[in-house]
Amino acid sequence: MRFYAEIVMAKKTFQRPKGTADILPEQSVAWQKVEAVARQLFSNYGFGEIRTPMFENFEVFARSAGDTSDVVTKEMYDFYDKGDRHVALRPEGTAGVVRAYVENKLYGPDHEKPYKVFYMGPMFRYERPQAGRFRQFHQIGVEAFGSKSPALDVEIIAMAVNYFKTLGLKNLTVAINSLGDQESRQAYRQALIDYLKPHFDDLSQDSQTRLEQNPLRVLDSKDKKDQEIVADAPSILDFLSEASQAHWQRVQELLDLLEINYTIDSNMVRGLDYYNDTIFEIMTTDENLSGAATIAGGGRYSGLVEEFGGPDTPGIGFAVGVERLLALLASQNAEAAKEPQLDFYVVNLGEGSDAPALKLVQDLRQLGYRANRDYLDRSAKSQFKTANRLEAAYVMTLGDSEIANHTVSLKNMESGEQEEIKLDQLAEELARVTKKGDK
RNA sequence: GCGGUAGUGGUGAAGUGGUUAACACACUGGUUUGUGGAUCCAGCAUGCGAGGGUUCGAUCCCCUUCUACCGCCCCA
Repeated sequence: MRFYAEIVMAKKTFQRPKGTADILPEQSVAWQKVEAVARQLFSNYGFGEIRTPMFENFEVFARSAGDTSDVVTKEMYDFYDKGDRHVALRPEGTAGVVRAYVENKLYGPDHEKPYKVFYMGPMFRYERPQAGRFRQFHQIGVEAFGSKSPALDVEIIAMAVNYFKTLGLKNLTVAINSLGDQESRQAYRQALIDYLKPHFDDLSQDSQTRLEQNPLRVLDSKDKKDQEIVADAPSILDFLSEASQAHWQRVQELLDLLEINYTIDSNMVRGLDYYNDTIFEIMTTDENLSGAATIAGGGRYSGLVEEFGGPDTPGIGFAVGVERLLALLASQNAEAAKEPQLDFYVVNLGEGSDAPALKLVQDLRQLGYRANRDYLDRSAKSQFKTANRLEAAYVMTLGDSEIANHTVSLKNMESGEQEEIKLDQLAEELARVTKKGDK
């Protein structure tokens, strides 16, 4: 006994890994809501759920050597497994889905075009936690393959907007931009460098390095000085190739047709390198969430499927950050979903009441009621207090006399009325009583 | 990877280099032996994130470390 006590005192404590969270029952109610709405709505739009592994071969994410995004270069949770395979926890959903699309030959004739899927689950990024930023976080995302139609771009943006509207969110803005195709981007990139070079010394430290590695990034610098310089920079929209220009125009026309409000932000760039043509973000204007304002982002990508060894196939998708969405929902919705209350609480008194109470709650649950009981042998008063706190509609009391008579005392907690009912007619009696009680 | 702020019980928190770490909420028990939401009474941190150090003595001083929060980078 003594030994044990000492072991307990010296007991090691554990903390969850940095940047992770335990989602407790009170919170998971909201998670389930958000997921359920997505499943329902996305399926209305013809998307089926896909579930891919949470880890992939490292190369799935770090395909092209030219990938400059931090997401793959420095934020990846990668390691060698016992078979010396280089694997990585997924930092985002698209790569795995594209891999699955190609590996399962979903581009084949047996499958609908466009091929539309959605996914939800944890993503991992090794980065410093802060507002709306975690090492394990969750995304709900969609991808659609096999159509270049601007109507698909618009439908997907509309679906995202619809999703947030269904959840009751307000103060959202949709920002769109076009990155053009390869050709457009090449031309623009050079023009931007030519413009920025003379201002090199005035640019922030960060932007100076950005200029070398990924000049487009300079466009959304947060530095004031940078922003002034960028204000007069050439716009990508003036460099779109004919095809990209036509696509871009059509997207806007169709958004107007659906009466979706949007703003064009020609300085918007997205974090992953694979995007081209239409890109978009959905942001909140709530001040207190400014650090994590973007709750969904996505766009078109055309080279990806080919990079994974599939046929030349266009794709488009977006992902919403679930933690950010939930934070926003919480800030806009003061009253959180309450835990469901109870139908019956079983107060059990005395030594012989344990087994009958076990049987009784079990029977009640089998009849479809929400039932709970006391397991701690507490006083009648305490048990009633608990019943009250749990908002039980009725309390059933099981003591020596009830057990002897094969009855149970049933008390309506609202009216205070109490009566004895026979255990062998439990179902009938409850049907009678609860019906009366409800109306 | 860089910068800032913080870390006291289930929760919100006060506090000081020195015998018992305020107060409130919550919780538990009691206020006539089996009946709730009010009142009253009592209990509830061998402990002040962790590990070192300074000191006769540290929750309070110093160092290291961990974690959280915020910002940069980057991103959902």
